[in-house]
Amino acid sequence: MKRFDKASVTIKDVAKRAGVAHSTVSLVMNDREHVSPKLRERILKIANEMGYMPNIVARSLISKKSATVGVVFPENPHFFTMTYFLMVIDGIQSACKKYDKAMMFFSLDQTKGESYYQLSRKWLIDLMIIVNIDYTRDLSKDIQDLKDHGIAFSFVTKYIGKEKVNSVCVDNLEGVRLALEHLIAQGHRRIGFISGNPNSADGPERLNAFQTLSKKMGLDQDEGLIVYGDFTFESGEREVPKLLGLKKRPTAIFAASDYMAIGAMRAMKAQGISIPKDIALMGFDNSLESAYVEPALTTIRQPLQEMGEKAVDLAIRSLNEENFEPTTLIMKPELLKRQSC
Amino acid sequence: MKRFDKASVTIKDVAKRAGVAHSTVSLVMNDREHVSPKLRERILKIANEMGYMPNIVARSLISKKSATVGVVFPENPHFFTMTYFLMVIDGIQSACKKYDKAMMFFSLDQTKGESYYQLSRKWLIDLMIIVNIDYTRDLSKDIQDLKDHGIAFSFVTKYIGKEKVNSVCVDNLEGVRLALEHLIAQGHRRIGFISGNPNSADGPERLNAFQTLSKKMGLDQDEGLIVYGDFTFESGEREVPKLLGLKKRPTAIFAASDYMAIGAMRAMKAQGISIPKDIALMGFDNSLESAYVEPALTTIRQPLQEMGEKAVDLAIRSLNEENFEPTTLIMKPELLKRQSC
DNA sequence: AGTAAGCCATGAAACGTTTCGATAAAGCCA
DNA sequence: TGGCTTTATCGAAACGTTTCATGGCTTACT
Repeated sequence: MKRFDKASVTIKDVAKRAGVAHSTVSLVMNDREHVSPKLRERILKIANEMGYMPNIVARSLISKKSATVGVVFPENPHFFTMTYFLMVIDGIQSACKKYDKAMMFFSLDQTKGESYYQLSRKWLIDLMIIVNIDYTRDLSKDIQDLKDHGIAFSFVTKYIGKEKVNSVCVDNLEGVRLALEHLIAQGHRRIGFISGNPNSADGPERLNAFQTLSKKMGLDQDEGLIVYGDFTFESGEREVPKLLGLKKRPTAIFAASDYMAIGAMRAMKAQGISIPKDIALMGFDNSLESAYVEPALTTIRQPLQEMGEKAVDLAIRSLNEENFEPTTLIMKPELLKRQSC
Repeated sequence: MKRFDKASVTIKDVAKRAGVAHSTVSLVMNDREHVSPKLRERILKIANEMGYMPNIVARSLISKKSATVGVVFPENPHFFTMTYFLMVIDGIQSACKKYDKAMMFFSLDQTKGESYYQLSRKWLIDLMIIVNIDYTRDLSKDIQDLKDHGIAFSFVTKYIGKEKVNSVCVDNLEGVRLALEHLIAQGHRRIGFISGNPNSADGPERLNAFQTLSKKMGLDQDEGLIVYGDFTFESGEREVPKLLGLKKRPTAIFAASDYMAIGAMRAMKAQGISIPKDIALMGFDNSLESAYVEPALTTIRQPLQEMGEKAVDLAIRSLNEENFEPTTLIMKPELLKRQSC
């Protein structure tokens, strides 16, 4: 097996060439005081000439601090093709750039018994963003471990356990309100709802919001108006026929995710139903695809990129500020009026 | 600034508890020979009890080999929302999992004068996947550096310099052929072409293929039938009016990327042109969005996920096999018939 | 001129591993 | 049983950094 062969230039090489101790070079490279300006200048010049680059791995070994943000995502073979996550990651990526950190991706293989903390230790990561949508597994122990060892972390999408942790989520009640108000303004009183993954944080919250608000706003109350999906395209396609088959059909359908809405759209088109003429359709998320479907999907925008960014911000703050209290950031959603309503 | 506070268990802790030298524990953890079965067993048990996890950073410091695949992508603020790249990354991710490597993302800030090699050194990365679509900058020096230092790397999307390097690309000539044959079979003889980014590898290659084949296949030859975009949505939207404004309009339009095709689609719809009735439209790539637009876009599929995977495979092989010759893999594209033709 | 106070620069120790030469123990053969 | 080989374990050195206590040299003040 090959190795790096041409020796690479280290701090010692620079020191030797400059005729100083390597610790001095270190001080210079880290912009610390107690080095005379002229010497600093000279060392900088030499380092530059020799193409010196600090070895971040060695650095983090000793400082026990990495320059890496670990992004842990659910174990989904095609995670990267789900644009919902992508937009979050896009935000994380911007933040990493801002803080001059590198980004490392992990899908936790829990079958191997790896815990979040072990992961952080293995890679000397002191900053973790946990992108989670499934709380089937209890994370209390993981969270305790992370806290005990001073690893900073934030959840993207609300953490639903009772511990106080950093998390960034969207105001689902407000989102559902925006959606329903829009539909009501267009005269709809009978609205079907396709609910999301019951093991997620957002799924039950949106369902709950729908139930509460639809009562409060005087919409038709009817068990059959709620069907249960899991946020995926397929579940939307699968569940919408139940709504269409009701004796009294809803005049509008609100899906708790864009993917489900798009799935529903396909199923409805297949039945020759015209959107929005026959039935209005509304999504939630503003996934990339929602703008491209026909008719373009009216939806509730979550500021996903911003959420990713803020998650990093929170984690950084809890690492740097001595008494930072774990914070939950609830972002405001926004109604995107397009053609499907 | 906080640090990891609860001491984490190291190889030495395990050694002490087991009453052996830490080097022995190291042998056990790495499954090396020369340790008696019973001792090995005992150490393994203790390590497990104590929750020992190797510190990969320390490991790579000494072995000078990282367990990380560095993915370098173009400096694009919203890289992660471009599904084209995403699918490639999805493939890389699968491969990483296969080889038990972590994935690290970089967008090279060349303004800071960072070179690919320096990047690899900084992070002790010995495996790099370069996802590149813009050869405005000459990469010869970078490549030489990487080679000199024994860093393995592959390009995704052809490398257009003269050095022999690992690269994975698609057979553009074949892709264009498939597209044109399909259009011709439907009776089209006057086909407009929206070309892609001239600084990429694929852009000129597809243009060239179009020019050659359209002549060979007896299509209308007319300067005005070719317009020049840069692969983006906006450029498609911007350029297609030039085709529509020709005295003799094309009956079909072939865009060198799906994004451009979708942009063109929007512009055409705005003019009340019906697709495919008035004009047929064809894309290239099979981006995620192409299946969702209306009408769904007929396109040439590049096996992007597979390409990402193969890129990692190649890099791994050139790291492990003593005399591995840099290889270019040319993947077969595929015609996806949908509704736009 | 003598001394206290800064400032610069240094060398050694440490971080958690792997590697390698040395040593001790065990096994083998005659 | 003596000598030789093999195997099991150990200890020290190394990887490229940062950190920190130490001390020499200036400078400034009395």
